[in-house]
Amino acid sequence: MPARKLKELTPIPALEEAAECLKTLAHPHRLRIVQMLLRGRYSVGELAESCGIPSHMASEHLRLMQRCGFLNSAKEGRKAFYEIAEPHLANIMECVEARFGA
Amino acid sequence: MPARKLKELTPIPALEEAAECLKTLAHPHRLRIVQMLLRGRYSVGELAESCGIPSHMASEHLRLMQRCGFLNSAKEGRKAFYEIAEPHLANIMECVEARFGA
DNA sequence: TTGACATGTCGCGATTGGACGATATATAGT
DNA sequence: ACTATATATCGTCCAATCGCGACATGTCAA
Repeated sequence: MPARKLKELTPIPALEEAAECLKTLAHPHRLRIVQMLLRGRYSVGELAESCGIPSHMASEHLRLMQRCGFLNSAKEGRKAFYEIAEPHLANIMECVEARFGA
Repeated sequence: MPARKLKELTPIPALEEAAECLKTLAHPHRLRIVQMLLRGRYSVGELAESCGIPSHMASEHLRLMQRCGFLNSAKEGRKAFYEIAEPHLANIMECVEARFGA
């Protein structure tokens, strides 16, 4: 075994964090929500309707994505609007759209 | 409801496929394996050792990633080498490394 | 204040994924 | 042929997650 050069590898604990974030993203409705928020401004109800789910479930998805730093929220009256907080999401969604259609 | 323009949205069934692929990637050892294969050529045993897992588990991870088109395999003698088959993985790993360290 | 609406939170079954041991297959060395 | 090595597959157990109903919070309008 000739002592292969293995520098520049992300340590496993950091990859565990990364895996958690990716797992959060790895859900069809959450992908749809991210895709919409990359294009415009939408309320929880609008996002839910586009996914075909009750709005309280969209709220939960949004909460998960906010927890790992993907989204920010802003309340206006009795509505709540979310926006993209992690700029790399645009890059990742480009990959998804390139492979699975836009 | 002012009939918002919602074209160019990836349909949910395609996003389900995409979510499955992302879920396959969303595992610390699989991220490590992809990171290594983006940098060089490694056998199952080398990948397993770098992850700190028994090689039969690395084999399973590799099988999962091959199943969704991320990897190709090539046998040489009694060893097996895998290589990246999906070019977008480089882009996604760049995002991961940018956020979680390289 | 009362009621309707928008969002958020909690807890429960049902399903899924992960780790692991045991076993199987295949190849190289002697 | 026999043994050790490298990789792959199978079945089981445990933990995490999903979808969902029920309920709670907060806000506007009359």
